[in-house]
Amino acid sequence: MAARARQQTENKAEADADKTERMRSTKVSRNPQRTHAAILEAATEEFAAHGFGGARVDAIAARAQTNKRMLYHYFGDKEGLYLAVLEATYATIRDAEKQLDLARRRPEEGMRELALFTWRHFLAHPEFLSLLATENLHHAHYLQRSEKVSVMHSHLIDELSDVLHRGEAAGIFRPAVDPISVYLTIAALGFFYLSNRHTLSTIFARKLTAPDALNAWGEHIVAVTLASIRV
Amino acid sequence: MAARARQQTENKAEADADKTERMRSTKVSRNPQRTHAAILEAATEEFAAHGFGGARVDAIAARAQTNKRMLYHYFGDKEGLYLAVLEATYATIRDAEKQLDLARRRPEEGMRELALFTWRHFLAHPEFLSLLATENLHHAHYLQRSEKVSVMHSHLIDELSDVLHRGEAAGIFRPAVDPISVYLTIAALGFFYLSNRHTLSTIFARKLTAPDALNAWGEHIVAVTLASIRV
DNA sequence: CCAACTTGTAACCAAATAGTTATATCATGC
DNA sequence: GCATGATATAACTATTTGGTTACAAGTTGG
Repeated sequence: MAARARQQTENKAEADADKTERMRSTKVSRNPQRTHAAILEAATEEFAAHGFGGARVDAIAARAQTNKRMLYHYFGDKEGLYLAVLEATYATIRDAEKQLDLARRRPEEGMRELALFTWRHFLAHPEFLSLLATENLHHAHYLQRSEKVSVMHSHLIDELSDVLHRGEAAGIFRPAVDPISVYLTIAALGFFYLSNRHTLSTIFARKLTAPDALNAWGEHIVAVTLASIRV
Repeated sequence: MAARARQQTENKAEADADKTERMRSTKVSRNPQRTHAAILEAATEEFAAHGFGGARVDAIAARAQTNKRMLYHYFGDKEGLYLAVLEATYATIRDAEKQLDLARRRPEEGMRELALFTWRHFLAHPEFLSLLATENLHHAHYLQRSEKVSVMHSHLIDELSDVLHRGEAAGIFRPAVDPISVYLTIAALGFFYLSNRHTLSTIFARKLTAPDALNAWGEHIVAVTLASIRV
């Protein structure tokens, strides 16, 4: 989410600056949206890097080039900030998933598309994986508080169900395959490989993050997923 | 590891107490092995529950029913204690893996055995999964310092290679299957399901940890693994 | 243009935290 | 049987931490 958030923030900040300058041509020495977004982005990095307990509020304020007063002003306390980070990160995922439109693809192509989409998404958002690991350490304590995240992946599961049914009708996928199991399988293969890459490469002495290795694992996910649902 | 460590500790403690009482029949008010093991067990729980940054040294000392002086006496500092926990936890895994003897099993049975073993092992050792997640958050910083953990899974990979070769020779497995990819597949399916169960069940509103669901997922791992390597 | 409100800074505080010291007690080799 | 080192306790300290307060300065509606 970091890159995207920064992009949006800067765009908004520039727009605000332009408007203000057109009106009175003063130096922009305050900019609430920018400060808010800068804190959120800094917090995302800090929480992803150190976990909830390891994250330092002072460090977040410093990284956002503001101070703690603003942080507490916008987000209440450390937990509120953490929850805001979680929700913003999930929102990014949800937005990205909307890009998927598998309805017109042939079943096997659709499954390939879905698996590679998930894999590339994990690759592009390492902070999402880290936050997920941290949140699970805390038994999803904070995520459960959020009303916004409840019906999160329904779009994805709907699209997946459709693909599976069409594959079944065409006689190439087994009948009554559970879409959630299929999704968990795809997510598991991508998540584990990336989130555990450091301990895995320490143990196996293998460069898991070389570009070739990453592409190969993406194809591996596709192959395993298809093999597991074909008749 | 917790249960096993506690068991060993208590056995040793009892043996020591017996010996001491036979010799002079004094109350046992000091017992280095027990203290050492109690600290290690308490630290395992604390680090697994809160991560490195979230773990509290005072809490560990209190949980071990000793005090910080002893903790620093035996383990140097917080990082030394964390490293000791990591090494002890990996040692438990390594010991368990030695129970595996797949050499005489038919290939498909061997694969099933290996997958279920890994799954049951993860189920029995949730603290291992949490510590792994924490360690990866820190880019395996501490694990890399340990010389002891380098050639960790070699036994497992050797056994797996043998099973794959025999399956290939029998014409039921595809040729030149990469054993590490197969192991990663098995581990990924188990690890992700368990370590992310809290966020997953929040999102999907499904009880992932019901006994039936757990058994079903174990069979799912077996089925997916076999489907991915069969000719 | 000014009163009310928002955004910002920096100094401050109480509690928590990792790590230490002083000191006492147990065990044991000589 | 006692000198010595290992094991234990609890009080202590310096620093860090999350969170607050006093106050300054920018912004805006009337």
